[in-house]
Amino acid sequence: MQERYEPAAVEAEAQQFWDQRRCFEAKEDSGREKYYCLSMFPYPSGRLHMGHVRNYTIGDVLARFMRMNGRNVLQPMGWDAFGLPAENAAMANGVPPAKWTLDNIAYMKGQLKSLGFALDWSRELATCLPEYYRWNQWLFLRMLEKGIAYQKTGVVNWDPVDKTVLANEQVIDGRGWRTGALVEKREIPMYYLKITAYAEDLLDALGNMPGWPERVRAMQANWIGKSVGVRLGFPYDIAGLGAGVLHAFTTRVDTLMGVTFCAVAAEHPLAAHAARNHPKLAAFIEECKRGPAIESELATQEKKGMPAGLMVRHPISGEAVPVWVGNYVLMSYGDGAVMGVPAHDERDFEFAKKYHLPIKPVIDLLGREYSLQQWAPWYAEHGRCINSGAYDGLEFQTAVDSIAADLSRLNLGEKRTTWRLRDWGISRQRYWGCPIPVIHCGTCGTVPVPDEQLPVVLPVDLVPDGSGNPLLKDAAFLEVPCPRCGAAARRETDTMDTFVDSSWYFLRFACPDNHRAMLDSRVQYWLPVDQYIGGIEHAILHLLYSRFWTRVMNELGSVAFKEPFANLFTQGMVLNEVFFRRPESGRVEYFNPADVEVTLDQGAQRRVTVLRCDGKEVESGGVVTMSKSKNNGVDPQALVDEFGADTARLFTMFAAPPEQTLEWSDEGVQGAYRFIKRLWKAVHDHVTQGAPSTLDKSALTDEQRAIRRQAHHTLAKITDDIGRRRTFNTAIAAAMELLNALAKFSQSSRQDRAVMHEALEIAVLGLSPIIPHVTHALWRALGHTTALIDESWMPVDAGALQTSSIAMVVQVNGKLRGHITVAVGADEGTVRAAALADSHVQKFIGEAAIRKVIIVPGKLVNVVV
RNA sequence: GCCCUCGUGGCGGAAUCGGUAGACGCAACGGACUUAAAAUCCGUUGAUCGAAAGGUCAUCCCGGUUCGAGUCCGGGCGAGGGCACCA
Repeated sequence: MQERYEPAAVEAEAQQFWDQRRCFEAKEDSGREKYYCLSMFPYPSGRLHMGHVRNYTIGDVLARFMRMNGRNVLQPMGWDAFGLPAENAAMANGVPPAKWTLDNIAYMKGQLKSLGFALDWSRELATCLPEYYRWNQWLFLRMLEKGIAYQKTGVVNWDPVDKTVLANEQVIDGRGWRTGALVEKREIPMYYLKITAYAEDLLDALGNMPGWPERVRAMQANWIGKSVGVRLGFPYDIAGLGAGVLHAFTTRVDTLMGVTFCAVAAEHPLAAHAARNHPKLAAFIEECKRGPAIESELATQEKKGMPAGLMVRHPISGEAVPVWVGNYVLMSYGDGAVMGVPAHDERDFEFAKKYHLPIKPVIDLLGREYSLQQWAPWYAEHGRCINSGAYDGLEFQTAVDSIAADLSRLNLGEKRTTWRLRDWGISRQRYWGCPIPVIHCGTCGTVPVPDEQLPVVLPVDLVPDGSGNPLLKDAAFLEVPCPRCGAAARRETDTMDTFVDSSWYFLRFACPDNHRAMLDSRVQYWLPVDQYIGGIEHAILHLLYSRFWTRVMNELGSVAFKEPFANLFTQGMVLNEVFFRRPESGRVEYFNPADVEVTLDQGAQRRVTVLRCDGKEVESGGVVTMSKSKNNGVDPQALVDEFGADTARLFTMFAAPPEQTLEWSDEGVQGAYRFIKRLWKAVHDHVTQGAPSTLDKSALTDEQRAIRRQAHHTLAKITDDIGRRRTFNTAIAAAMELLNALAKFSQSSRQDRAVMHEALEIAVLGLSPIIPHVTHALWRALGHTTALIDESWMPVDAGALQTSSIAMVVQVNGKLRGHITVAVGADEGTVRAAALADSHVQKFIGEAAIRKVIIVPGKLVNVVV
């Protein structure tokens, strides 16, 4: 065995070994229990980032651990290959998105291989290839047939200069990112998937998903947003519009008698009608439409409104109620109108104060004093009706029931459940995506592409130039005969949201080579995914869409289950310090931490941060998420090149628990590297002394027994930490402790060497899921002729853990006062006597009478005086 | 605004079911080896009082439950994340 640890050679050797034996190619085997371990597939942006390294290392540790515990493990990898960045790169470099994407995939695949992940590359897939996305199209057609996919108009951001639709991220302060033109909103026809039809089931099932983190389930439940309430009507008879009813939804119909106005969204038909002869209102409506579409901005913006000059009638009292147009009313939720009860809704209160609308309290809470001057949180709580005529004195539920019944009798309302969840708009006016398989014919209208004409192949040689979807100028793609009448027709140029691609890729990994069907029976063996691992940022959309998609496929009979991911693990973000300079004029300039020299002033009192190239000082902006915009990313490749994949893996697993944020630290990487070197040296020093003799468990000294106990305790802890707790950082810490103990263990006898040998095997095997390359080499060095990857996880020797005596602590009134050693299994009387006999304990008891003695077996004694 | 998560030494973090607070690592300091440096190895390291034994204080703040609270409950303060065309 070589004395020096050389990661490059060790890792190349191990990777070659696994590759040649095809160790990680998974085969269906009904006789073995499967384990489908999946990390979220990457977008091929060009290079791996530290978030990928973290994500895939977590998955790899679990996959390797489960493999050694006898499971038939599938760990596949693919590429989420459609998307906007490829178009941006194409515009910047004049390269077609297809070439850019495939080049990136080739490079990143090499990076993944160099990190030594136990991936089954025979199942690799990329969503931008027709063999994959044709099944998007196929299933979309099935959804069209079933009415799950349908067409309606939707609002998009329109850049009037580039004449193109912009993504939200391409709109900066209301202007197009390239042209700087004021962005307009446009209504265009789009395809939607009816996810709302599954809202109830998607919500209910969350209650029975113990393998998902509580917070993710809470986020999804919130997103689905079930509200139980009443949809009620305010009748009107308006000149030029005639008689009608303004519908509004409320969860607080018990406050109905407190209504002093109604507010409608800018896009509401009543608003449009009122604006006809009212230029100021029309201008205000335009202003609202230009306003934020994002909920967070909508919720924080100043509430503005304008009277529409129209009146509706209160459904119960018949009183006239003024209609306002409000910028805080969402057309997309409910009916785009709300009843205004300023006394009991904070937003309405703010609105009423601003525009001097009457506030009428109608709920009483234990006689608390209502002040019209200022809002108090209790105003919104449930209470007893007052100032409400026939409903006075009723509690919340009876008031709701009674008012709903009256509204129903008047034909002006009914109980209704509303959802925050909206149907999923999947049309994107972009080139680099999966074509939506429909054809527009002048006579037949919109015609689905027949199955036998699938896939609708996206041309791969176009280069977008920012002036809209290049498919619109591609005659070869565009011009097509109508499948129904044969006349000249036009192919749809919209492509699908990339979330469609990622909503079912985990199913396709079971059968990526099937060119005749989307899925086959192998899905039944591998699915559902046993462990899914990914960033918390996907907690809502991707995971919800995948659950929806799986339900649709379940209905179509393609899969036998409804939930695709049995267990979900959400890893934390990777953070790093950010450095910048703020020039007197111009924008803040960020510097990569790799280019910044950090030194400590005398006595480590002050940190000095200077840019290497010019030696001048830069400011530190604290520790934040690694991102391109802050230029604080660390290139994993540089790390692998300098220290090896094992160090990169060890550092990311050790520096923080996997679910929490991870702070980058150059020194921490050094520490990880140092530990691997120590492990290497420990094995080297041991094996150079020759083969050890066999261990005689019956003839151990106390010291030998202590080492064995610690070794097996470490094994038990690593097994539990990886297998159950998923705290890889503490598993590594335990292994470090063992190595520290072994360094102090002086060896003189043959038996010493046998104990050492066993302990080193435990350390090497226990760490192998985390640092597989170096342990592969060390296992051989320890005399094994078989490969570590094929080894079974080692069982803990219960006998090694046994002790004859045990240390306990003694407290007096909950404060630590002494230590005692008692025999294992000593009865309470003995333990009590030993505790009270301790001289230091006696000092603190003094003359006081003992009121109680609490004994926690094997742990502590608390004497209460 | 709404929802979620988290506040422990100089720093990252540990304490798994309410039971010894600070494991493990980093940094720092002292020492060994070396012509020297790097690497490596050994030791010290929450604060404070004390010569020492040992005491006292200490897990963001205030209050509660308990023999016992970093952990549970209530209130406050602070930080981070998510919020439908980025993936």
